[in-house]
Amino acid sequence: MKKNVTIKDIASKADVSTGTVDRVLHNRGNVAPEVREKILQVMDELGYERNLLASALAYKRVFRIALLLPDFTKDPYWEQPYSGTQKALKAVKHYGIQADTFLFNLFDPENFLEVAARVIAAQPDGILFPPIFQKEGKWLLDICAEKNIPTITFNTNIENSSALSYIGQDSYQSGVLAGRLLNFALEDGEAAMILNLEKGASNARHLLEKERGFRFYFENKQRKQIQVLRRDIESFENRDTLRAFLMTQLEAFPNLAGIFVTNSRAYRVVNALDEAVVNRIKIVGFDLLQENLKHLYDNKINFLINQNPVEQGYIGLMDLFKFIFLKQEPEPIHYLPLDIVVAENVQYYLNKQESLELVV
Amino acid sequence: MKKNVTIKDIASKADVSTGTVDRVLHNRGNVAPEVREKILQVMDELGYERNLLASALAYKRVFRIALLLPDFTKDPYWEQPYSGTQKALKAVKHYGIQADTFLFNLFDPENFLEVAARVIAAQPDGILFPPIFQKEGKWLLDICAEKNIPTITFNTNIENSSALSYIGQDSYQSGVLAGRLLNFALEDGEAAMILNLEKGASNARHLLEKERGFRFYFENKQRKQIQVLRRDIESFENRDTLRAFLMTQLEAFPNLAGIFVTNSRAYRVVNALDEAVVNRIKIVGFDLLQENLKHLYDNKINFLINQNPVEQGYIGLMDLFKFIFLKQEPEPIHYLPLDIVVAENVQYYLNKQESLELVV
DNA sequence: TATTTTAACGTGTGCGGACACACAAAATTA
DNA sequence: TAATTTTGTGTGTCCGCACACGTTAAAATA
Repeated sequence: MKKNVTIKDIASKADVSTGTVDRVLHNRGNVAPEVREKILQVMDELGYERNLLASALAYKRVFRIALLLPDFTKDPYWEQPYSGTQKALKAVKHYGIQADTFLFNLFDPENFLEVAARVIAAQPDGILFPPIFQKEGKWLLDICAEKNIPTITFNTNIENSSALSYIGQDSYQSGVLAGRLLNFALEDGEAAMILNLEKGASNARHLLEKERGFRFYFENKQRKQIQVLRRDIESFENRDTLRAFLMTQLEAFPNLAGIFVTNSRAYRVVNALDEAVVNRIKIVGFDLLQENLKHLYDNKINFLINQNPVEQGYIGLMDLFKFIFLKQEPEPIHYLPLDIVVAENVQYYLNKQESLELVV
Repeated sequence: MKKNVTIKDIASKADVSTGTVDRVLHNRGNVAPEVREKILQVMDELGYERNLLASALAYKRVFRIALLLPDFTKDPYWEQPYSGTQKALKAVKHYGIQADTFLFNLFDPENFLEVAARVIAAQPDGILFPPIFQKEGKWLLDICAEKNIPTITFNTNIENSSALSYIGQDSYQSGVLAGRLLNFALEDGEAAMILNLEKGASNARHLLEKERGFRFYFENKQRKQIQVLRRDIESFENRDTLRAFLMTQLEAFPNLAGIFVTNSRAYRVVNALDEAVVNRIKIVGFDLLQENLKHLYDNKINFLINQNPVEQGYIGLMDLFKFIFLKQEPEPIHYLPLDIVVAENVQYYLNKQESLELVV
C-alpha cells in the first residue's frame, strides 16, 4: 500500500521546507547548491512524481489555445479534426486550457492570412492549424517562432517547419499503400490512374508525395506490368465536367482498370460515372466521409484509407497541452496509422471516432 | 474568459453552504426537498461541472483494481494487454487507482481457479480479466456479481455475462474480414483452410465464431467457388508434428491455396513449411507479434488482423476507472477496430502502441 | 561599526471539493 | 410539557501543490 511521495516527504527527509523543495522543482533559484543537490537526490531516492491533479489545481493560470481551422461548413472533411479538438478540450479543460476557434476559407489564401492575423492579435499560448497553404502557412509559422508561440501543425506537412510537431499521415507511404491495395485487383498489362481532384494539385507537395509512393510500389514491389498515369482536374465540383473528363480518359486508355483518388473526394468519381463503368473500375480513396462510405458498402469503392482526421485534432490539442502544461516536447513528426478500410471493418472505425478516450 | 463554476458559486447563489451543495451532489440525503430543488436548479442554470481534479484530490479513498492475466512469460501475446493496463494505470494513478497483477497459467483452468480465489480474497474494488476458460470465467463472474465487484472482461467474450463490459474484437466479423482478405489471392476452384492451432479448439466459442464468419463470406459475398475446410491441431508447439500435419493436408488437397490461422500463431505455420511451399500459400493471421511481423515483411504472411491487444488492456482499465470513479457505465460491448495490417502500414500501428495517450 | 542589500529558506493561503463534526430547529417520544 | 431523537444545515480541515510573502543571517556597502 505504498502511498505516493509528496513534496512534504521530500522536504522532511531532506530537512528543508516544502517551499525550498518547490523552488528546486521549478528551478526558481535561490537555493544553496548543496541543498539543491540533496533535495534532488532525495527526490530520486523516493521516486517522486508530481501529482498533476494537485499541480493543476494550484496552478491557477489559464492557457488559451487558438484553433485555426478551415470553415467546415464548406467541406465536411474538416468537421472531423474539429470534433477531435473538442473532445480533447473536454478532457483538459479543468487543467486551465481554453480554446478559441478561428475559421478560414479553405479555398482562399488571402482569407487565411486575415484570420491568422486575428489569431496572432489574440496572443494565444499555443496554436493548432493545418498549413494547407504552403506559403501562408510558413508565414504564420515564422511569426509564431518569432513570438515564441508553440505551434502544432496537422494534416499537411511543411518541410523544415519551425512547428513543434506535425501530426498526420505519411503521404508518401499512403501512396505506396494505395498501390498495394489497387494492385490486388489489377491484371498484368492494365493501367492505373492517379487522380487529383484538387485546385493547384501540381504544387501540392503532399499530392506529389502520394504519387511518388504509388509509382514506387508499381515499379519496385511486384512483377506485374502496370502502366501508371496521373491526371489532375480542378473543376471537380461540376459533375458533368468531371464525367466528360473521365470518359475521355477511359476512351484513351481502354486498359484503365484502377483509379487512385488522392484525397477524400473519391465519391465524386463514382457519382460521375455510369454504374456499369464504375463496376469494372477499381477505386481506392481516402477518408470515411458519409458519401464515400455509401459507395464502400455497395462495392463501388474498393478501399478507403483512413487518415484518422478526428485523432489528428485530438492528438494535436493534447500534445499542445502536454507541451504547455507539462513541458513535454512532442515528437517532431507523429504519423497516424493508415487504416485500410473495407466494408467488413468500417463500423469499428466509426465507433472509435465516437468514443475517443474522454477522461481523464 | 468565463471561469468555471464551483460549488461555492452554487452555494452563494442558492443561499446555502457548500456543505449542503455537496450533500445534494452526492445524494447524501439530509437536505430539505425544496432546498434540494433550488440547488439543482441553480446548478443547471450555471452549468456546473464537477472539477475532477479537485474532486480526486479531496476524495482520499484508494481504489484497488485486480488484473487477472495470463502469465505472459508463457505466451508473448499477453504482454500486450498487460502493457496497455500499465499505461492506463500511469494515467490514473493520481486519482487513487492502484492495480495488483495476478498471473495465471494460460493452459491450466485449475490454476486459474486458484489465482481467481486469491483475487477474490484480496477484495478488490474492480477486476479486469480475459475469461479464456468459459466455465471458470463464468464462475468468477458469478462471484463478482454476488459480491458486487465491478468486473470488465476482454479478449474473449462470454455470452450472457454479468460483466460490466466486454472489450475486444467481434470474432464473427473478424472471420468475415479474413475471408475477404484471403479471397483477394484465391482463384476460382481453389481451397481455403481454417486452421486452429489451439488446445480444445472445438469448444472455443470465439474460434467457432471466426469459422462461421469466414464461411459466411465465401458462401455469400462473392462469386468464386472456394472450398472451405477446417482443421484443428493441438500439438502445434512441436514443429515437426505441425509440419507433418500440414504436409498431409497439402497432399490431400492439392488445390489448397490459402490458410486462415485463427489466432496469433500464424508464424508457426510459416516456420513449419519449406519456403517454396509457403510462397504459394496465402496466409492470413492475427496480431503484431515479433515473429509474425518478420513474415509479414518478407511476404510469407499476406495479412495480419490487429486485435489491438494493447488497447484492450488500456481501455479495460480506463473503463473500470470511469465506472468506479465517475460512475460512468461503459457500453456492454466495446468492439475494437479490426485493423488490416500489411507491410506498408504496419509501422504506424507499432508506433501507436508505444504512444497511447498517457496524460491526462 | 552601522546600515543596507541579498541569498536562502520557512510559512501561510488558496485552488475546488469531500467529509467529519458541531449545532440548532423540528419532530418524536415519554 | 420536558426530554430525546431526528432532520437539516453550516464550519473547518485536508488533499498536494504553487506562489506570495515573511524572516533570518550573511555579505556588501557606507
